Amino acid sequence: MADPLPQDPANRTRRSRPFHVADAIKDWVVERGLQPGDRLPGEAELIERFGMSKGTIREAMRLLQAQGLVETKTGPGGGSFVGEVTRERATALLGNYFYFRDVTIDDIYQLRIALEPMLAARLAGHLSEAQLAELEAIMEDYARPAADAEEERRQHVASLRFHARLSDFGDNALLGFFIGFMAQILTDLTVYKRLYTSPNHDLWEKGRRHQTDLIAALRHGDGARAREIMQSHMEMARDLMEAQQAEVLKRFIAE
Amino acid sequence: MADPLPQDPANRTRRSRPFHVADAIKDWVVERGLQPGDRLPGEAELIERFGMSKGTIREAMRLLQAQGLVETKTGPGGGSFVGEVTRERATALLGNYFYFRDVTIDDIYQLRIALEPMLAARLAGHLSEAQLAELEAIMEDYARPAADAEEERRQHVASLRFHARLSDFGDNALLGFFIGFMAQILTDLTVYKRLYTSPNHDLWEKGRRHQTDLIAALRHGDGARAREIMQSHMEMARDLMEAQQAEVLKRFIAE
DNA sequence: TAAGATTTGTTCGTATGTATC
DNA sequence: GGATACATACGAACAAATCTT
Repeated sequence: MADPLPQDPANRTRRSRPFHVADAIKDWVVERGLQPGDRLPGEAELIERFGMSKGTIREAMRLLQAQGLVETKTGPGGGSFVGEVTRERATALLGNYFYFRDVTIDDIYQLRIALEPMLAARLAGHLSEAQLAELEAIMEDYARPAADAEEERRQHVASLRFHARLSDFGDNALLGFFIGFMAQILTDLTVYKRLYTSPNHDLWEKGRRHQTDLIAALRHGDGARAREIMQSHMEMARDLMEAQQAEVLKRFIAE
Repeated sequence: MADPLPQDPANRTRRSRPFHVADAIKDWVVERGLQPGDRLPGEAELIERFGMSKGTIREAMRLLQAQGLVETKTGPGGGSFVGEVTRERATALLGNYFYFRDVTIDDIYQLRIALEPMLAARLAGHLSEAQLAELEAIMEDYARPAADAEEERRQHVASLRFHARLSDFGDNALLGFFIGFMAQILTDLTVYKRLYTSPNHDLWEKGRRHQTDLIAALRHGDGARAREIMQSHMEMARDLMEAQQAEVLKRFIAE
């Protein structure tokens, strides 16, 4: 039961002390089953326990902080605590992985087309009125057609937030993260690559109708219909974005 | 074009100096379009440029190292370099995110069933003979039915490697990562939760037949058939694993 | 093989900043 | 406001790794 955890393959090669300390602390957290918010030993105690200097211990804590596993507060009652690893941070860290790799619009939409209709079907009939209202509230951000390119971008980002939010409502954390991650990539592309430069009234109307129909299907528990609508919606969005000729994700995120 | 990159929302709150330095270095890498392997300024130069102490600079580098963005070597010709962010590291960092969350076997298989048949269909007719041979080589690890629980686990891990490898062969980095990530989670479950305790000759035979048929379909470029086989294979695997009653992923990975 | 040069790794002492009581 | 408890930051010295000669 108390299985020794595997180390990263790179750990077999000579690593410096901060890495060993960081690994030891992680193992300690796992063994004791510590939860986010739980207190970790303070600097002074770690210095003593590991027999290392303050600087080395601090570097180890930085390694853990960068991963979101540890948070630190100064002052009385302060110290180090087990962290949450927020969805935002996980998204940022994974974003770094794709920074040097080519991810095309088509790559993303292959996945969105496979996953989002499935999510919509599963969610039908399982959303609270409050959740449905939240989705409708997001749609208010693009209740009117965009007047210029800038507003068009803002609206597109808002409509991606619609999908990200929807992905949070399911009970499959893995599916929710994947979908949210793709929405984030597309948001970045829209914002940093200055995508969506030409407002198109026809497409705006179609997209908005998709989403209103989708909410109706979700509210009435019609899974098959929700799936269909999302499928059409995704295909339209893909065609739209591909026309924009944006091909690469180039971004570093997070701290 | 030289868009300023957004900082992590948490960065707006007061952060300590190492975080600011780390952000500055990331921006620097982005602005200059540096590639993995490219040289970064040495400690001494950074100390001077930022006007901060050695310790502070070193903590900043640890933050970047933990993300895989920077690698460091000692000795002459040593120093800091832009890192790769390997698939293994990205997998480990994302694994941390799910450590405190519940991910069920069913969650994973919903995704595998949606994604892997799609991958198989796309790959059909596009694999080199060397790649097909590599898959066949992996299958050698379970050419004979397992004699005991321990061997059964080893075989299951090997068959997951089959899927992970297959996901590398596609040209969709996003899809490849997602599938590989799930294979890793399942591998961890198998190894650390001591899954697969009862060898089953019938299922072994079926699973193996699926994979041989799959390779044949891939070789002959029969996408529809490859999709069907993978679909059946996934459904069988799901039923098998759910019978094992393992429900949670509990693991910290990486350094 | 050995010595020297270069660059990161580690320590220790001290001082400062920050949040709580 | 002052005392307390904690992380944060600095600087100088020394250790270890690794490349060159």
